[in-house]
Amino acid sequence: MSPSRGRRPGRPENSTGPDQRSQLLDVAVQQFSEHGISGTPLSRIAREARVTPALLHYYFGNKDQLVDAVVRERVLALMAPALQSVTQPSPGDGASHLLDRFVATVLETVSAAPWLPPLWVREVLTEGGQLREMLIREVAPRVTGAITEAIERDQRLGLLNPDIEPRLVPISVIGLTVFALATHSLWSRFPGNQDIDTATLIRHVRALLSSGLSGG
Amino acid sequence: MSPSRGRRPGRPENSTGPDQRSQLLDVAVQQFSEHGISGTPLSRIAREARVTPALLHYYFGNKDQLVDAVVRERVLALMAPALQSVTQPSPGDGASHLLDRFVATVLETVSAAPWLPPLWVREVLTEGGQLREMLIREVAPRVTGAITEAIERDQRLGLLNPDIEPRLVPISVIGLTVFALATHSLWSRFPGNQDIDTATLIRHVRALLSSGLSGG
DNA sequence: CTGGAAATTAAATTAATTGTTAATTAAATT
DNA sequence: AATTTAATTAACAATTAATTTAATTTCCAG
Repeated sequence: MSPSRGRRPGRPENSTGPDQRSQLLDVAVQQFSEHGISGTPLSRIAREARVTPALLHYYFGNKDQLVDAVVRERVLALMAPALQSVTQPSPGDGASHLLDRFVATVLETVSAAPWLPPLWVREVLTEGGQLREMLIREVAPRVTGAITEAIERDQRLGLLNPDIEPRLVPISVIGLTVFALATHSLWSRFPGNQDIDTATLIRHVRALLSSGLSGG
Repeated sequence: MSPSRGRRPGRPENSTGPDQRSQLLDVAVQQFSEHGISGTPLSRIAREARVTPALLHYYFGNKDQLVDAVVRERVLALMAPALQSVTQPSPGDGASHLLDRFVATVLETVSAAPWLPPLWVREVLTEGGQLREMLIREVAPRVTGAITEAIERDQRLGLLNPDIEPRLVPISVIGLTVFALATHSLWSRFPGNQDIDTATLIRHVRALLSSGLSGG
């Protein structure tokens, strides 16, 4: 429908701000995170960006290509550091250091971009999610491989709890981090929970992972 | 479209099986789990049940009332035991026993009804989920209250890791259990992961919660 | 046996949405 | 002045979904 009140057709006067295309990506990623990809009509993205749906076609061609652009230029770009944190060989340190680094990187990355976890949960982790195949291909193998192997190695050396299933560790870590942040908007509304911040979450997850509830 | 091949209008001959209404609820809950509530048209439920959409209106009135029936007669009914496992006062045992019981009950309940975790993730845990408010009202307060308090108590007694944030424990437990099972269809497809069963998952989660990776 | 109630389908209706395109307008650039 | 770029307006076309109505068949009570 009508974009920013009173805007008439025609090229606008030069603005100095960030370019339109990039702003549209920002709005799109936000909307995809809040309502899911298939739950976000172009018209809503357009409305939020104070623009018309036709402009989205002007910049991206069609919805699929918009999703593509969002994935490449926003999602994958953001996840690169977390990926590196496990794939870069860290000479000499064992599984627990590896995980510590991974957890910290993930939680920091994701705190800075609160739209990422909900998007992940909806579009990667739930059946029929539109980013599933893509991210399984590009992300999962490397991350799970590196973590699982490190755990197995330390377990053989008798350094780790033998009841831990190495192949479940990546899932557990995602559950404790991405999932926790994805549902932040839910549990932070419970009485007395408003003040839980990222630092607390990092400390909590690290403590739980390294020595569990009983503490070490 | 057309229900079971060649079925013509009219009341069918008496069948001895479970009643139609109940079967429709089963199909609905399954579909809601796979595709989400708003992603499931009545026509798909009808097709899967080899019936016409009109019959769903006959039994439930409209889609909202169908959702209501699913929640009351399937979802809440199933979760009752897990609720009891934390709310029933267990004389004398501390937080770790409480959690052990909760984890076991949740994992058992949910293994028997694999449709529950995906439904939860989609409709409770993600923003805009249709079961959010309902289940927040009915479930969350009691569960989180009981767990958080038990942890705080034991922490004051010096029995538990002080870096653990009591208010985050319920989230972490959900992340390690419900979430892990919700994504089962995802990670069980990775090479070498086919054989991870519920027993392994229970052992893993308990080990992680009680003493972390480093083991006790 | 008969007539009404129950269970079911077929078919139409209504209502909205949504991605997409075409035509048009106005500023910027050369 | 001519052309390209950035935007809007307006409408199409597909289709999708929930709901309603009428017809059909079987069951069951009297």
